[in-house]
Order: sequence, then C-alpha cells, then structure tokens
Amino acid sequence: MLLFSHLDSHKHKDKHKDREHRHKEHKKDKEKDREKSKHSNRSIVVQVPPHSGPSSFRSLVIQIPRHSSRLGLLEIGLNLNHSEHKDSEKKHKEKEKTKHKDGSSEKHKDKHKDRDKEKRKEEKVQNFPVEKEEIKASGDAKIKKEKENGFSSPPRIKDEPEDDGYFAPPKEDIKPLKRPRDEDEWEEERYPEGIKWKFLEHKGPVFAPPYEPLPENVKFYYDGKVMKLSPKAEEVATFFAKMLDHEYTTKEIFRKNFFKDWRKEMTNEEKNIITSLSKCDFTQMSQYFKAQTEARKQMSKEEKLENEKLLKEYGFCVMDNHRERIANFKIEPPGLFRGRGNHPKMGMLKRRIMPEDIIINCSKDAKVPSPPPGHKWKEVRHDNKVTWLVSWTENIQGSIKYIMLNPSSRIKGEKDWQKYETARRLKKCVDKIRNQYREDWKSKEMKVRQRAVALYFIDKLALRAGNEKEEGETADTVGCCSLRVEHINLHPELDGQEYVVEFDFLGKDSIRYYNKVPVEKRTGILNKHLQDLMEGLTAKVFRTYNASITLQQQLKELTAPDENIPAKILSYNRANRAVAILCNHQRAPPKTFEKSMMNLQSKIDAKKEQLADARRDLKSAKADAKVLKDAKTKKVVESKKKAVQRLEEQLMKLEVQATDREENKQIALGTSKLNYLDPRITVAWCKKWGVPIEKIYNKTQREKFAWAIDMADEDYEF
DNA sequence: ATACCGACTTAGAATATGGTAA
DNA sequence: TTACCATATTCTAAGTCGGTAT
Repeated sequence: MLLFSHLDSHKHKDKHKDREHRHKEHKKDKEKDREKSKHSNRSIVVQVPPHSGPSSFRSLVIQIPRHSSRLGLLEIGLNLNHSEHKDSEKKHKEKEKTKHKDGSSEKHKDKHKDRDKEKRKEEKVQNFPVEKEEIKASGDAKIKKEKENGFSSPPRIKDEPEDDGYFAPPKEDIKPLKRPRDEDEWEEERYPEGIKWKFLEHKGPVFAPPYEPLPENVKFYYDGKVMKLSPKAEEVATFFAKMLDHEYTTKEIFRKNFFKDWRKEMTNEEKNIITSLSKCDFTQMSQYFKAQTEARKQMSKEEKLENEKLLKEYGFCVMDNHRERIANFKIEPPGLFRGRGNHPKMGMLKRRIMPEDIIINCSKDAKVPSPPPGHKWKEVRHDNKVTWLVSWTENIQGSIKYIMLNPSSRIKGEKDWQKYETARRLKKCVDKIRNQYREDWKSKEMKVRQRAVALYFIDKLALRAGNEKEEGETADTVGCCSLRVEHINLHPELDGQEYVVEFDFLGKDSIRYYNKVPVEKRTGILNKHLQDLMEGLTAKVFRTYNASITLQQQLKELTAPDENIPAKILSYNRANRAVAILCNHQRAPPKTFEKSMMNLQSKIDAKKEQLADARRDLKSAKADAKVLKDAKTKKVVESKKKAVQRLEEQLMKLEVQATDREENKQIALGTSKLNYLDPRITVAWCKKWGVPIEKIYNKTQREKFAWAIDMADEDYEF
C-alpha cells in the first residue's frame, strides 16, 4: 500500500514541481511492482473477501463489495438497528461494574467458570510491576532520605535492567484473556484514578553545550569578501553550514525560513550587508565541521567515557521504588528545524532552551534538582497525574516537549501491555464489528454510512484515524478521516475487476472524481462510536490488532518445522515484513544498498567456490579410501565430509541473508516490531521453535519487552 | 459543539558503535 | 591498525486521543 508515501504533496499549486514529484513517485511504484512480482502471493489489486481483515498488503487499489455503487459506497439502502447490539454491550458493562464493586466478596461466592482464571490473573497483575516485598517497602519511601547517590530515595531501589525478576509474572497459565477492566481495577488499587506515581525524583535535564565561537582561521564570505560575524549570527550560520550537504539547503522554503530567522540574530550592520543568502559562502565552516567530526571519531574513547558519566548522573530517576532509565534526558540542542515532507516551517531556527524555559516535575518529598548556577527553573510542579519529569515549550509549533522514561521502565511497560490486551479484546468482538459496519453501509443516515466506510478502511487497510490539522502549520498530510476528494478514485471497472476504489494521494494518472468522499469528517464521532462498540476501542487499536494477528497468522503459515534456525529467522522476518507492509512502514532504500548486496553476492560466490573445492577434495579422498582402505584415509574422508557440510551450511546462511536483505530493501521492520506486534507472540514462537530470543530482539528490545519475555510460554495465543 | 491543548505513542532519519575484512 | 559496514541507538518530528476552554 502506497497510501502514505503520497501524502506529502497533493497541493497542486506548482505544476512543474508537482510533476517532478509524481515522476519520482511513479518510479517508486514501478520498483515496488517489480518487487511485488517476486512474491506472487501479493497482488496490486485486492479483492475484499466478505468477512475478513487485511488480506493483501501491497495494494494501491482495493475492490469494494458488489452492492456498493460507483456514486458512493454510501448509496446503499436499508435500515439498520444497533439497539440490540448496544443493549447487550451495555448489560455486559453493567455486569462488569457490579462484579468489580464487590470484588472481594465475590471471590468467595463466585461460581463462574472463569473464577480461577480471574484469581490467577489478579495475582499476576499484582506481580507485574513490583515484587511483593517492594510493595511493602514503598511505605518507608518518604522517610528515608539523602542517600549516597544524592537521591533522597526510598530503600530497596532495584537496578532494573539486569534484574529479570522485575516484572515477575507468573509462570503458569497466561492464556486467559484479561479484560483491561482487570488492569484498571488493579491500577485503581495501587493508584486511584489517573495517579501515575507516588514518589518521583530526578536530577533534571542536561542542557546542550554552550556555543563555541569558530577559530579565527575559519572564514565566512559574503559576496566574495571575508566577513567576521557577531557571535549570535555566527552560531546560526553554523547551523546552516552543518547542513550544507543536505538536500534541505537547496529548498526554497528552507532557505527562506532560515534567512528570515537568521537575520533576526544579526546586528544592524550585518543586516545591512547580508541581504541575500545566495551570496553567502559557508564552505569553510562546513569543512571545519567535517574535520571536527573526524577528529571526534578519533577520540571516541574519551567521548564514550564522558557520555557514560553523564548517563550515570542524569540518565536515571527514581519512580516509586525503582531506579528507572530516562529516555531523553538531554535537552534538544538549538538548530534548524527539519520538518518532514513539504513542511512550511522547514529551516526555521529552533532556539536554545534555557533553564528558565524548563518545568520540573517531581514529588513533593523529593529533592528538587538544582538549575545550573545563575539560573532558575521556570516552574517546579508536583503533578503525579502525568508521567513526565521535565517539559518545555518548543518555538516552532509551540508544542510541549517532554522528558519521559525509557521503554524498559515499569510505567511504559505496563502501558504497552495494556495496549496489547485491548487489541486482544478487539479480537473477541471484531467479527461482530465487521458485520455491523457492513450493515451500516446500508443505513439511510449519511453519517452512519460515512462512519462505516471510514471504519472499514481503518480495519481493512490499517489506515490511521486522520485527525484534523491546522493548515499551513504543518505539511499537508491526511489519514482516513481527513482524506479529500482528490485522494480517491472510484472505478466501476478497472483492469478486469469491478467496483474498484483507487487511493492515490498524488492522483497522478487518475481522473478526479468530483463527489463527496465517503469518509467521516470528525474523528471524535468515530472514536465515540468505537467506544460504544467496545470499551477502550479507538481507531488505532485496529492497527495494533491487525498487526499482531497478522504476525501470528503469518508465523503459523510460514514456519516450516524442519528448517534450520537461519531459515526460521527468515520466516520470522517475512511475517514481520507482512505486517510492515500492512502498516506501510517504508524506508528510503539504504544509500549503500546496491553495494552491500554486491558484497554479499561476492561472499556467496566465494563460498560456492570453496564448496566446490571441498567437494572435489572429498571425492578424491573417497577414491583414495577405496584403494587404501586404511583407518587414516577413512578419517580423512570423514573430516572432508564435515568440511563440505559446514560450507554448505555457511552458504545457505549467506543465501538466506541475501534473500532477507533484498526483500527488505525499502521496508522498515523496526516500527512494527517496537510498536504493533504483541511481543508475547514472538516470545512464544521463539520458545516453540527453539530460536534464541536474541536472534529476534536486540538488547534494547529485550529490555523493553522484558515483561513479555517473562510472561509468555510457547502456547501463548494473541 | 467545536477548537484547542496536553500527554502520550509512533516514526524514519541521523548518528554512534563495534565487529570484521583488508 | 584502519577502513568499512551492518546494526544499534539516538533523536525529535508527527501522529492519536481525550479533556478542557470557548
């Protein structure tokens, strides 16, 4: 699906440029087609089976069901009655509630068959974040203060990452699906309504190093003449110089925005002289920085040491009873804004963040971090309804930036877990929802029909919700609910198929269809509807659900029991790839792709040659053995055989690697792996087939998914 | 209602790292 | 030992979504 690669430019103001862009896109498409043809199981035009989720992933074109007409997916008659469904849902919810209210007594009287499961679940849930003794310890948290590490922190802080007991889940049955209700309930036990922590202490952010003026010998030229810039103007100039090799600096908008902001930093004299960016010569600066980068590489050892020190000092905080890794404790340095796509603000100056911009968040009983000497914080607050430690307002969009915890932290892990549990609940009712939205296509109410079509796209194509965004503030991009007429084409018949909807955000070769587009305008309404269908259901849950279920399906389908580990890993990657394609996680083909493929190929060739040699040796050894028949020659034969085997294996490994890399040329696996695939599916698969988890998850990923690694056994079902 | 904003997740590019070939 | 490359990590932009102000 190319939907997202087209999002950048559908404003057709500049015709020439646009054509250029389209051309590029087209080329991309062709490349994709080529790749597609390698995998015959994927087709360009997708048919929608009556009751299914995503079936094919590379589709640009989707066939819509027979009963929809060209004049709108919406012109579908009939009435629809939700009430039955809604009522039953409501009843269900009610039941849940009462269950929870008197939960304690219920344990004794409940004859429900799920009872034991429920109980186990509860235990598990309590175990998840902290071990029992730690829970007990939390009571003294506030009393003990001023520890040697400078934190006035509670006792028994766990150094989490190495500690595999951290998430201490039960080893027993994990199959019963938890309803998030349970998690909420448990959350409520520990943290009533929205409370995220009780104790939070940290050292504050690390600021960007101050600007160091350029050495005298590095010159800036204006209109061919040397010019010494004032420190402020010089600093901003260096931001541009550092990007000189980048395509950005050739873009009109980028240059215009940069120049405007740069001039603001100039002295009056400078402003008078420097009136045109094209007369500026930054090449010496640029070269100087390149040399600096080189030099820094040489002393990377000292640099590393320094970084480690910084990490140790500022990279951790204490949240409740745990010492937790902080994700981004360094404040973003000043520079030029690099928006993605056709961003109207690219090139603008991202100003330096000062302590006076910073809001510190920590608990009242924590030691407040001290601002750098001579400075003070904008504010210190104690808001335990949020998870961030530090925030500031950025000057490009005026949005707030945060310092938060690492994915390995308890607070992030729990949330992640919860996310997949919600997706699993969707699994239980997805058929019902699919039937309903198909019914809703026939509704006489336009809004209902629109909503149903939007939902269908979200489910079928894993589209994002598509919130409204401020025009002119960001690049013009769309999602499901913000699709515009120019992004869609309906064909009663195309390439031999009937009723085809063509999504083409660039609209290159398509004819415009000037009619109302069958999509919901306001996502709020959509999400409200989803909430009625299932508690906690929002548009993005479909992405999570469809991604995870696809991984599970694909793994089942692709894993051949007898194949060796490298082949299994290829199968895993292919399953992962199916998901990445579904979610449209693309990447620019690596700059060195061709070369690296060639390298690999020559390795393969070399290996083949070795193998041929080894086989020849084996043959002659066998011949010798036939004649001589002594123990020594037999041994030789054996060792030659082994050598051949070893080489065969190595060759196979290389070939698998080549296939994998080729298939992965413009697909990014990381995003789905990190954000959409229930890690327990992967853990279970690894256990089932004896694939070491390290082959699939690197260190960081293992840390992030520690909860799942502990939790899932080989029978886990999403 | 709608607009707006705050908090949080998701995302690909840029950069650093560390192992291996030369 | 260095150059090179693949992979891991960092960086921060750009989404989603729900709550609150208008």
